[in-house]
Amino acid sequence: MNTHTFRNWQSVQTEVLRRIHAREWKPGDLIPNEADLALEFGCARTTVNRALRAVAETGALDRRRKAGTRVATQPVAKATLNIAVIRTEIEDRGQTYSYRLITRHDAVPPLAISSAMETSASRPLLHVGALHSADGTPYAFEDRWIDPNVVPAASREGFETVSANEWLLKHAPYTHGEISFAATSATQEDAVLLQCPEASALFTINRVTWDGGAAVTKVRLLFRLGHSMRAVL
Amino acid sequence: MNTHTFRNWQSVQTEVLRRIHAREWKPGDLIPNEADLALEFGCARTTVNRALRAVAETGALDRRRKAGTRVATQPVAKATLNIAVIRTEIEDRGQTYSYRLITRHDAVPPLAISSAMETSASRPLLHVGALHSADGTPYAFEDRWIDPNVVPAASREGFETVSANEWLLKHAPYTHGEISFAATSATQEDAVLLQCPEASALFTINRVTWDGGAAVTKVRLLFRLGHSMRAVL
DNA sequence: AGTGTTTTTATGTGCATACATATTATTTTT
DNA sequence: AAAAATAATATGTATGCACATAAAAACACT
Repeated sequence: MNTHTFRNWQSVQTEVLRRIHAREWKPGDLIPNEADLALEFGCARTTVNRALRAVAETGALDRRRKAGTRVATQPVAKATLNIAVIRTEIEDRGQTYSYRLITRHDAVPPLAISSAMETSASRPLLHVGALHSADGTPYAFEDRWIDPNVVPAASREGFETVSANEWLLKHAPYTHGEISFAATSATQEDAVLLQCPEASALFTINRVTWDGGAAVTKVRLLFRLGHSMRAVL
Repeated sequence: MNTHTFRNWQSVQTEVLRRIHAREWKPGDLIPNEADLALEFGCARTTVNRALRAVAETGALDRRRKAGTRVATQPVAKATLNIAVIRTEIEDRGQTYSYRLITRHDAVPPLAISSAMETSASRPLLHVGALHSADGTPYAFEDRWIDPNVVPAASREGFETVSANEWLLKHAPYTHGEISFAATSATQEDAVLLQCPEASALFTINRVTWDGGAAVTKVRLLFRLGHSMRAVL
């Protein structure tokens, strides 16, 4: 019998994870309710609740009102990716960051862009292309469309010294967004910019950010050959 | 003056996000302390704490004891990826899942594998190769190494009908792991298996999972051309 | 049997209070 | 002036209690 009491929610969490891990509570099992666990652990129900909520957030437990708490059968691994500004991403690795604006002009976007941003197909948007380098080597190419109606200040910004990647974070707040990761083949143009062989496999991020109902910007980031994103589980 | 009171932590969270978004609290600003906010919002400090903790988890606020809470200067976007079992990933999209074991044998792994798994360079591990398909079309190739010392049951499992991807989740718990995403070029072998042109850009996941101090398994997943992972911000 | 209503129950949350803890600011001591 | 001890303060968390809410289970009624 366990005479030890669990005073804080972290220790309760540890014990819960241990039981799941040790298969004392098997996948699919209904675990005791909060009140019972509180009694067993010698702490308040609030404390058990805090611990179970934390474990549920990691995906190891499924909780539903009245139905109770059960061990997840398909423990979906959740990886949290931190997507930083490219400059800090490079600088944090101790490399020297440099930036070069390639193109900046107003243009009617391709249909794929205007439909993703839900803008009129005929209205021009601000198009910015720029290269981010680490220690002088091309690191990522940024291909971005900005809606000047949503971010009027962007029309007055040249993006010659500060990247849109960074400028927007400071000047254009967003409420939500979507991001997707894929592998794409380098076009001839991409290859020249990133100084890599044509048809190289490039890690690609596509992101659209929204401010309420209007799209702020859509960006496609092409990373140099060999780039990878890491996360812990 | 705001006469409205905020009864629950979600509404407090919404208001806090609104203020950050509306630049009433600018990046870097120190925001009022919990007690003052509780007074202003007409709720308990506990409620404000819950809301601020939630916002801090998204990265929009930085909190430190005694130092107070301030608006993050570099709001690092955090995207949470749900990495499910491949079978459910396919079935959730309404497609038919099929699985085919390609190879399964014990072998001394390449140095890259044994060093990543921190196993002896000369000790054989279980090597499994398998193909996951959606509606009969190749979807992902799984190239996996399993340490039989850590998962003895794996040696007795044929992986002919159930993938290691799925079997391990059920039979081999892990405490933590690392995952990385990259783009790789399809080798001739990859191209044959995934029925794609050679040198295609393939989305790749590398994952190592640990049970305490010992590596359970290391897997490389090659996804078919065009595959992408999505997340919301 | 089928349908709608009520009860029951486990989780979800709010609150007042108390104390813990990290960190800064201040004071005292060397 | 530098170092060490001390106080002050904002967040972090534990607790008992109350009530809210979702959903299952039981029940009533047709």
